Amino acid sequence: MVTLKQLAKELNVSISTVSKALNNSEEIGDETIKRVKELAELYNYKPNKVALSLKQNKTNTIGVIIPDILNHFLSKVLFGIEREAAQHGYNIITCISNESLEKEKHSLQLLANGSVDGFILCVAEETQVKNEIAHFKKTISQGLPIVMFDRVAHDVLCDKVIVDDFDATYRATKSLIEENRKQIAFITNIDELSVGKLRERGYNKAILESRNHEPLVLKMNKLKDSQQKIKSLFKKHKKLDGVIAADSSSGIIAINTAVSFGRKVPKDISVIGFSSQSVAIHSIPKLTTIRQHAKIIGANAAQLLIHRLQNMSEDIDVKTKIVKTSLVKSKSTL
Amino acid sequence: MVTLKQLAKELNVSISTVSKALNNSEEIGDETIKRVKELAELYNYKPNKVALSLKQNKTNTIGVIIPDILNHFLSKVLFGIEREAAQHGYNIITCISNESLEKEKHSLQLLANGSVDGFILCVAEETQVKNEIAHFKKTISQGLPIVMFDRVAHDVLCDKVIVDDFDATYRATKSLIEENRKQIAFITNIDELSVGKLRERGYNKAILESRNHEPLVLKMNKLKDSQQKIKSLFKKHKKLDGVIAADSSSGIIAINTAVSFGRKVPKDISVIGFSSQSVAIHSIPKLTTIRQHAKIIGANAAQLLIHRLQNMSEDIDVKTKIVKTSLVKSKSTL
DNA sequence: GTGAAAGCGCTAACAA
DNA sequence: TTGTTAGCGCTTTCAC
Repeated sequence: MVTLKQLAKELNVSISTVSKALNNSEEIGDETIKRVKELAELYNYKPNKVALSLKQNKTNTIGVIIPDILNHFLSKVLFGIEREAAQHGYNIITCISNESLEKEKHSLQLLANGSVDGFILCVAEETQVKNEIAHFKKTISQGLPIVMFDRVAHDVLCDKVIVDDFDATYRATKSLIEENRKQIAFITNIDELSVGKLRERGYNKAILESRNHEPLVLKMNKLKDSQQKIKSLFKKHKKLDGVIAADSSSGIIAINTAVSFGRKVPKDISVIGFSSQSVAIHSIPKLTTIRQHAKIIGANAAQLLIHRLQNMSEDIDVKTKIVKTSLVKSKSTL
Repeated sequence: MVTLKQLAKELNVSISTVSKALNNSEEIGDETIKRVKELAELYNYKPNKVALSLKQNKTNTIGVIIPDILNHFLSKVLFGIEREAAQHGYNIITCISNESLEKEKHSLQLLANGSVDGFILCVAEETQVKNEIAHFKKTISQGLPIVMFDRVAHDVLCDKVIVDDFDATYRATKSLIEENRKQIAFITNIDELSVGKLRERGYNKAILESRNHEPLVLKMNKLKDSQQKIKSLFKKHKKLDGVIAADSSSGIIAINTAVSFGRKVPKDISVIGFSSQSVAIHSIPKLTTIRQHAKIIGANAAQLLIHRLQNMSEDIDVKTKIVKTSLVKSKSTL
């Protein structure tokens, strides 16, 4: 890489002259500016990012820590973050916590050494279960702002972007009740997560209000045996005519299971799930979905963080932004 | 963040003494080392990464440029890269090219200013179509090594990690022929990509060798109307009894379509696709898949790059690593 | 055993 | 208009 030094030497001027010329300083003569810029162009000079970071004490880099990059929702949020960040001239360093508290702590520590200006993160499952928040507080007290999204630690004072999980399932369940469905199940493989719990409660509320039946909840442990568990559910509850799925796969599997049992969707049974379009087409008929607008969540998180970074002097109040879900009707509901 | 300077001041020693003490230099007395380390511990001192990078002229950071993070295969590779990199003390900066040549160039340029030590990337679709390689060569000539994976530019001299795409579909098609399937279609929504073409050729070869029928290829434009196109295919070719899918969604959709037409899978028709387990369960019966071992691809790419970075003085020959696919039989084939 | 000083690449206050 | 200098945080050579 070419440096100012080399340019200066070749042009027989001082380093600072070159620096100023490239930054269009008023101080430097037009002729000099021209000469400098031409040579810089020729050598494809780019200011060294590391030196700039050291000098200006900021990296224009955001640390992103997510629990699982294979989760479609999370990678979509990441997409939103990346795009928004890039538009503002920020890079993102990504770490994957693998739902582990240890890894989350470690990543946070590792990047809090000047590598990034702040963090955007989604709390790991283990962290939520153990309700650990010390590492977040420590990072913030070191002057590195954090923005949490989706799964958040409520007791940490920082910007947050969340989804209206409770309302989402409440409304979705209601809509099935209005379709005159009489036995609606809630199936989930994320019951350990804060958002999973919220979704379950929204469902519960709607069911209890309907007075049709007791809540019927199926909890599965991750993907492995979802197909089997869902099959059993259908066998056991022959009159099941509605399903609300809390995650992105279960709804698809529920439809396919129903179809394979010869039941008509949506004539005999309606299904609603939390998926995005690209997954929703994996069932026939296509799944009616609760869209979380993952990209928007990511973009919002990035905006919040960048805004805070660019106004570090002022003492801005922490904000919590709620990105509302929307129920996108497709062919798995009436 | 605490700096050496502050520690030095508090301890009434020089900066260099502190630095040496923390690095367990022989020069420094045991007593001093102890004092220094205790204070460093107390203040949670961490060497500033940016300053280190500037000094040592390396960042321990890898730039990763992928075309699409919502693609499950690519995000899985990213996962593999991240894990391997983290194990070797490297961070990754992720950029998403969105299949655009411009964005790819831009990201490459942007990070080639000292932000990263090298790149791991998967060539964008537009880049492949236009067959542009100048930006890759330029980057490499600037001293930043590149490792390409999956979709590679053959004319660029660099390390590569690829999949045995041709063989994979050749063998998969063969296996259907051995099941005595008489009319096997190839469906793809990635026919513009180098890997898509290779997969098609593998299928073609097997079909032509069988002398059963002419190759029957369905090309779709991305996800939007896959369901529709596949439906039409089934309607038009009533005797279709085998499907090879080149991407991760089409196989799932093919099964669901067949089932919805009342055809038995795998009794009447066999389907094989390029998916991973988490997607394969989206169909009933579960899809028989060609596994690409995405995580291993990522890990290999990271290894190749890190090895090169740590031996920059030596002139290592470029390597191309082939990660073999495996055919994982499930319930959609006999 | 400890410290002073140079230098990584850059910017900016100050001097000329 | 241009150059000198200091300094961002760190390591390391060379003096003491």
